[in-house]
Amino acid sequence: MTSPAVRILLCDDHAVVRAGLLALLGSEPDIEVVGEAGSGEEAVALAARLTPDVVLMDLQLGEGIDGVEATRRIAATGVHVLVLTTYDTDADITRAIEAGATGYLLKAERPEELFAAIRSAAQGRTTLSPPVASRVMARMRRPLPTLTDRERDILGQLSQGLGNRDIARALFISEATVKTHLGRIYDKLGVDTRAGAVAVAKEQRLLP
Amino acid sequence: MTSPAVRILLCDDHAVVRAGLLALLGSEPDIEVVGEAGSGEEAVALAARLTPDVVLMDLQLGEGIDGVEATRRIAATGVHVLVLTTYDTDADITRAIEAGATGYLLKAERPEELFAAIRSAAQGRTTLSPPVASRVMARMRRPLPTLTDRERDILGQLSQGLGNRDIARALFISEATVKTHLGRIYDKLGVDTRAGAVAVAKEQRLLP
DNA sequence: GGCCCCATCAGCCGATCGGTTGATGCGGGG
DNA sequence: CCCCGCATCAACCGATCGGCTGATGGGGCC
Repeated sequence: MTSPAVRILLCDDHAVVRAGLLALLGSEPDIEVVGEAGSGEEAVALAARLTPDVVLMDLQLGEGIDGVEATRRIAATGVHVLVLTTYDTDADITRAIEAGATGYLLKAERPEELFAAIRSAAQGRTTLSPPVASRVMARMRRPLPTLTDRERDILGQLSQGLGNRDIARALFISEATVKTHLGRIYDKLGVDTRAGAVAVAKEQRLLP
Repeated sequence: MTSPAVRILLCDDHAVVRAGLLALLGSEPDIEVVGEAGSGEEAVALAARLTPDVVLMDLQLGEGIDGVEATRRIAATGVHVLVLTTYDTDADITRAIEAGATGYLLKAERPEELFAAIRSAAQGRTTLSPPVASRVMARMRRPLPTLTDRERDILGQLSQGLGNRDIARALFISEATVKTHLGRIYDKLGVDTRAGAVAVAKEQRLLP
């Protein structure tokens, strides 16, 4: 006997991308798209109602909750979420994985890889795009500095262009504390100026 | 008699997006996709060979020349280029228009808008997505500060986290000159610190 | 209870930055 | 030819930053 088709729910805010996935997946007999969502909220609701085998989730969703939050909620219900997104920064990958994603694919991936990843995800097996896998391995080998929550707060204020005094006031701490945090942030990001820190923060998408 | 179908060339580095456009445009009898390109170089070559009525061009193309450069080369041959991209920052819009784009659409746009824009572009008429049109109008009303080439150089170095002395050395000018440029950059970007300048630069995609 | 991470704060000092004023030279447009 | 935008440079000064050493206290974890 043949196993039933893998049931898929799409979530992407771009109609063009949804149409593309629909078209590509339509050519695969063992994959069936059972629903489409254009927002995170919609995806969470549809996932609960349709209980698909796999949700294909974009991380950037425009309005409303983002892909990470949607992934968290859907994964919590036991449904497999396969992230399909454009960026492969450490921060995005880390957030998606800790939110419970089953796999992480890049949109630049060849369609065949996508099909394979979907079949894997349906069985709970993990698939990572090669560049993503590389980053994960690198991270394991040399545990890249992870910013603490407080450090992210500081970095956020810094990215507004604020001086130490203003950051201190905004976060209700002393200037000395701000300087201490900044020093550690520089260390972790491998820079030695505030401008450099902001550059890395934006580049690596460390801030929302 | 009915006019012949509008002949389209797609250019996007993501197979998923190309498939999506192919699927969406396939439902329109008066629109025919005559070619697909996954890189800027490919698009330029195919445009020359196929002479389509409209090229649908993404601005972010990964490897090789970017969408702006591809647009410039294709538009120079008299072929209409309709930019279809994700971002609507002033810098991207400006660059695309000055490269000769006939229109500027966002991927988040509804498919019907896309069809209409393609038909317009085929006749050389301009179509802009509403958010894009708004920005263009706003820019006309209050001519947003445009950075000079040199100021962009300085900003680029600043975004590497360099100090004034290093910037001066890198660009073979004096520290005093760097400071002068920085002052003007702050004014134009509406900030008063280097960190703020870098933040705006990254946010607005002012740098490559 | 000890250990470690995190967050908090202090004081010091040299280096850097940001603002200001003013000046020169070059090129294009009217 | 004159004006203006652009790039270049100088000198000055107060404010800020970055690096340093060192200290305190709260939570987990074993």
